Amino acid sequence: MIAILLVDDHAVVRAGYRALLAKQPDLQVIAEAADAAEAYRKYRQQPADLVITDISLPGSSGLELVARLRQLQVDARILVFSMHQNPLFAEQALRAGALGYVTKSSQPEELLRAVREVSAGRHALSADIAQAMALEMLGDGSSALRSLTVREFEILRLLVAGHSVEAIAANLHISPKTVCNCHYLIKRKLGVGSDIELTRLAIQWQVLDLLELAGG
Amino acid sequence: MIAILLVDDHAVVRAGYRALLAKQPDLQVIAEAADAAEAYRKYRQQPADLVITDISLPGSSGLELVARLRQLQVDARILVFSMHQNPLFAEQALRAGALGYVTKSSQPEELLRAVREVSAGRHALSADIAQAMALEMLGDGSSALRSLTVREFEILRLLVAGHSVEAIAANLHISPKTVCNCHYLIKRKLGVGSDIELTRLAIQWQVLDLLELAGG
DNA sequence: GCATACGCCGGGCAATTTGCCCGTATTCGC
DNA sequence: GCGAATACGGGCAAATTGCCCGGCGTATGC
Repeated sequence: MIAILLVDDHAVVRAGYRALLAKQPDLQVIAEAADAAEAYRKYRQQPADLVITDISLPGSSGLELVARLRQLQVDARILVFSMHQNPLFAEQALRAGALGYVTKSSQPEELLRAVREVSAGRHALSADIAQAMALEMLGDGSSALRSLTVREFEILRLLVAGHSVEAIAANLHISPKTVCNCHYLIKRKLGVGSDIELTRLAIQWQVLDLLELAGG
Repeated sequence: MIAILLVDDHAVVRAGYRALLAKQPDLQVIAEAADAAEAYRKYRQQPADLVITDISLPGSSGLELVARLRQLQVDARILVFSMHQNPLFAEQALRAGALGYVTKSSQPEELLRAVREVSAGRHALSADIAQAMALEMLGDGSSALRSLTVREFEILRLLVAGHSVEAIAANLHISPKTVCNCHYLIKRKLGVGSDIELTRLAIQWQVLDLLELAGG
């Protein structure tokens, strides 16, 4: 019998999990929480074998919850169940110590499979995420970013921050032409054809900054 | 007795609705659908009094579903139940003909209240969305975005999605020059000087999410 | 029914920017 | 000292942009 702690801020979604898991004889939802703090409390009251958590929670994120639980040397296996198909999220979750990552687009069977895999101590990724991560590994992805020199990275940052070529040149005390050339080299190294793609790539790679941007 | 058609692509979430709605004596879920096409079919088989739908569906979006149902002079009231707190989504949904918009962060009671309000033919917004829309009205926030015409918005979406001017022209069957002009007008209306700022603005306003759903 | 406005479409043209080449200067490891 | 890598920037043709224009079709208002 696998004891499960459910963490998700949407009550309706929790109801969905419960309805799904309740049908399985070997699974039992022993507690629920709507945020990370409540999750800690519930876990201390009654440790679970498996914690299923969303990433986006009010207050501190699900990733922090994962890291905290791991840090506390907790025995529970952790499965992240998120709506984000972005492989970077999955990577972050796994690095933080989760064993599995399943998107909400997955079929219920896929979730159940992941639940059992993870409680057995094995990794589990939903098919879409596994594929996305694999492709990311292939595509020169973040390695391309690493191919940028320090200067190029600096200029990329300033560009994406919205500064004009002239402003950057003035700021760095170099010729606008140099900035322009650098801009061109960056785009070539990263394999993008337009500033728009460049911006999206840069934002995507700096997930933290992305949240800052998106937040306000 | 209110007959309800549930539309959401996440089986687990549907299970949640069902569990919640089943407890109410005056509500009855008579059918479910995982995408817009299935929703049409189910509706034709058995018309419902109320359609509850998510916005992000595979294939054509929930917004299109709403618009289509309205266009068909269907009697059903429509309630959109989405995870997006972005007031622009709510605005689009209401413009498309939905009577209510409730976020998934809402308490179940709030959803139930909205269900009853909407089936009575009245509008219903969850508190967070109503507040967000009100604030948006005040701050000039995305009012600039609203000043874009439909065509401009479409082109903005395609641009930010990473398509080239030529590709967009081919896609829309118009001259590259028109796309270029439109691009220029968009930047002027939004008050940005570069594609980079444009992209960041669009991402911040979740333009992509907004119509990623709608189209492509 | 008419006038006005507005959105869509695209031509035109100058000015700017880009794409891509090149050479030089400086640093760093060996 | 030497090779390699990097920072810097000139040059030039080609492409793009910025900004104007007018022609249509269709709402909107009187």
